[in-house]
Order: sequence, then structure tokens, then C-alpha cells
Amino acid sequence: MESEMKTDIDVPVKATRVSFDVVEVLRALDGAGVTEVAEELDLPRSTVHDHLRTLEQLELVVNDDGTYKTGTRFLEFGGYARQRMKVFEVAKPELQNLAEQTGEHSNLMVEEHGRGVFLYKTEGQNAVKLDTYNGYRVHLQTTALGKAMMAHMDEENVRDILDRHGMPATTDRTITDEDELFAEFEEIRERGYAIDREERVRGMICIAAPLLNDDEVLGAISVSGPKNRMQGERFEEEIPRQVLRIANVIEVNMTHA
Amino acid sequence: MESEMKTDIDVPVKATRVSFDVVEVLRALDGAGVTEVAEELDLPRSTVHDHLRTLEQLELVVNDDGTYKTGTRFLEFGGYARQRMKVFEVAKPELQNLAEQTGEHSNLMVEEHGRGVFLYKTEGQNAVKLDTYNGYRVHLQTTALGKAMMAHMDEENVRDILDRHGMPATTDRTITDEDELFAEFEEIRERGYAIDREERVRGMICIAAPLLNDDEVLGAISVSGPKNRMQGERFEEEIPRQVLRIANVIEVNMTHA
DNA sequence: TAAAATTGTACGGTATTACCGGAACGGGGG
DNA sequence: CCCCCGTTCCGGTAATACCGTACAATTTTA
Repeated sequence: MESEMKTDIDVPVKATRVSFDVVEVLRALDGAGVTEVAEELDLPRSTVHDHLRTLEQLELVVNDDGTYKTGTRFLEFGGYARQRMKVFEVAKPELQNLAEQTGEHSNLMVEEHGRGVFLYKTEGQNAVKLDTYNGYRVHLQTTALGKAMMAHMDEENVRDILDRHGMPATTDRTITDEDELFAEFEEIRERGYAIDREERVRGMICIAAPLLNDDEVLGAISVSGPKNRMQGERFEEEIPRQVLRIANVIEVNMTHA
Repeated sequence: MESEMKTDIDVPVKATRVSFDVVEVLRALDGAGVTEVAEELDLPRSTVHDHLRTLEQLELVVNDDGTYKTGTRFLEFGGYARQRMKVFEVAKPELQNLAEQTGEHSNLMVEEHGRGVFLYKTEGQNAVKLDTYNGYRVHLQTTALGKAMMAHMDEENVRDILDRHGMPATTDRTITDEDELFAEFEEIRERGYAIDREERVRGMICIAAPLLNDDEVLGAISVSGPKNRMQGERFEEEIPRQVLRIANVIEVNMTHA
């Protein structure tokens, strides 16, 4: 039972990787002391201390009287990167409309390094509390958003991603079979939107539409809500129609405005 | 006219600092090639390349066919750090109310490493486009939010911060004199809220109230809008009353809930 | 069209330094 | 008051970050 926290890939500058590992541990443990981090990474305390001091001076980490925590400076970089993305700027107001209309969560996801990144989420009046936050990363095939994107990507690219990241299950309904997944892509392309029936989180249903520009996949948007509200005509017709309409608006604004 | 991009402080692990410098350059240039970054940092191309490859493998940077950009993974760390902060969770819904009531921008700021960090902002119907984004950092004394916080911090602590970061002006109205600043703290404490009259951005006025828990400064919230709307009875009475009321609600929820 | 320059990338040597073990420091609890 | 735990400091050494050089690919110039 090893708590595989270290990134075991080989990188040209190893010290940077170690520093980054330290940050990851801090996040995983919700803040920790030098010794705690050292044990987690199986490194000498003094080494970890060097990295923590470095990170603190770079203002990436906060030293709160002995316990170190990840700082908000990451937000600065991330917030900037996001704001620069056109798809975010265009989709944001539309997603707010979508959340208002449906009363549920609405989300924007993009693909990066073969992973699904929640770039933005906003809540309607009835939205339940969710585990996701801005920047949260998931395996693409566990979400309707990810499946909507993959369905419109090159097959070769998709195979690469699946090889690289695998297909781990997060609930007993997560798709873990590659053939099954590709079969669903077919449906998604015909239907125009993707569905997640409790495949990432138990009790949550999600309907997602891709954002396309010719052959390019810009991202995907979705509405998600609890199972008991996502059924019948609302699930079959109303929500999909709303999601597709907004997706179309975003696509148009992306190419024109 | 040097473009002082390198962080010139001495850190235990220098390689980490270099990697971080590279990221900063990428952000400053909105994405750049190896050569461009190397020139900016006055380093050999090969060295920069090593760092970029490392950062790419850590998924912190995206290689878009030769030009490198900062990735959204920073958002993951930042988003997580933020979500963990109680003041954010408590303040978020209240700020949305505040923005709705006033129709203007409303903001949440916390202090970190002596700097002011915009932790959250939300826009009312009439809100003008602003240069800030989540995670954006400013010098404390340039904003009403920062001044509201400093007015309730230990004087020693405030002097430290001013020494460390200086008091650069961003408009011709920015306070650059230490005595003047401390005199204003007096007013702020009496009045209960702080005012920014075009001190950070020309044309923008801001009213901010601190979030306190006994002697501890948790952060500050504000409403900001264009000069022509922030005047008369609305500026003197209405907005301050709303800001103070919401600040009080947040303070109560912080200690009790 | 050809040549020349620029760019991203790869590789190996070497001086630097990241890493480590050990010791000192400080604070909280018994 | 003393003990113990966690943090910090320090100096030696093996590892490696950095650099010069080279190559392929693309773009620019002649």
C-alpha cells in the first residue's frame, strides 16, 4: 500500500520535479510540516526543507507557523492562463444563462495533456454541492464532457490518451472497456450530445455538447444534476435542447466575434 | 530600461527558481518560443529548453508546436487552495448578492506574502470590464481593499510590508507617502470602511470593508464601479451601508457556521 | 531557386549544487 | 525543570544543472 505521490517520470531538471512533488504533497495533505512531507516523499528532512524554503520565497507556498500550505499564487498563473483563453471568455456568460435556465450546474471543460479540465462552472438555484472546482482534472472518459470531446477527436489521438492515462473507474458505472467507449462515440456523434449516467459520481447525471470549429475540438459544455431531477421529458428533450442551443451560440461567437 | 524578469532573490534550490522564472516569462509574453525565453532571461537556449521540457512533462506548460504557453494546471492548484479557504466559501454567495444589489463589481481580497490577492470577483449587470482576474495580485496600498486590511493590522507588520514591496504608484492619485497612508488608516478605522478614488485605476472608485475576527484580519470585500456612478448619496450612504452589512454577515458566518 | 539565417531539439563534459547526515535550536507538555 | 518532537542550520560529496556545440527543419533573404 504505497502512497505513490512522486511523479516517477524522468525529466531533464530533477530539482524542479522534486519541488513540484512537494507542492503536490502539500495539496494532498491539506498543508503539512517538513517531516510529514519528507516521510511522504521518502526524502531527508533537510532536502524537503530546502525546497519548501525555495517555494516560500517564490511565494508559491505559505508558511503558517511551521505548517506549509499551497498559496494562492498558483491561482494567479491559472487565472491568467484561463482568462487568455477565448473559449472561456465567450462561454462564461452563456453558461451563466444556462445555469439560470435550468437551475442546475453548468460546466465548461477543455482537454489538456489528455486530461479533462473543468475550466469554469457555475451554479443554478437548485444546484447541489459538487466535488469539482475550477481547474479540477478528470479522466476524459469518466464524464459526458470528456466523451463529447473524444467523440470528435482523431481516433489515433484518443487511443494515445487512453494508453497514457488508462481507464480507471470512479463508480461501478464508469466505462472501462475501450470497445464499448468507441461504440458510444458513434451514438454521441449521431445524437449530437453525450450523457453521463452516474459514471463519475454516484447519483449525478450529466448532459454535454461539444464545442467544435470545423474539425477542431475547442471544448465541451454541460448541465449536470441529481438523478431524481434528470429524467423524463426534461432529461430526454428539454435539457439537451438547451445545452445544444447554447453550444451553438458559443461556437458562432467563437468564429465570428 | 531593463525588463527585470528574473527573480533576483537567493533561494536554496536554484533550479526551481529558474523553472519558475521561465513560467513567469511565458505568462508575461503570452506564450513564447525557446529562443525568446532564453533571450529574456539571458540564458543559453539549451538550458531553457531543459526547463521547458520539464515543465511540459509536469503538465504545467503546454507545447503548442514550438511555442510554449502556461497551462491550466496552475488553476488546479490555485482552485484547490482557494476552495479550502473558509473565507472564500462563506463570502462567495454573499458577494453574489452584493453584486446583484448594486449592479457593480464586488470583490474579495486576502493578504498573502504582503500582497493583496483578488480571491474572487463577481459582476453585476452594469459592471464594466476590469483588468483584474482571480488570483491577481496588487500592492495593498493601491486599493481600498488593501487599505481596509492594513488599517486593522499591527503597525509593525504594515511597515514590514511597505519596506518589502515599496509603494509604487499606478495612477497619479496612488498614495505614495507613508505618513499620509497611516493617517488614512485612522479615518478608515473610525469610518468603518475604506475608499479608493482612482488610486489604482483611473476612473474607478471602490468602497471596501474589512473582514475581522477579533484582532485577526481575514480579508476584505468591496464594491467598485466607474466614477460617474459612484457619487452623491449612493456613494456616501447606500453602497457603504450595503458593503458593511454584507461584511458583517460574512464575519458572523465565519465564526459561527 | 538556392543559400543563409533562425528555430527547436539533442548530447556530452564539467563546474556547480542539490542532496544528505548530523547537530543545534526552539517550543510545548509533562 | 527537563524531555521530546519538529524545525532549522551547516559542510562534504556525489550527482546534475548548466553550457557549448551540433543537427534537422523551417523561414527568410538574395
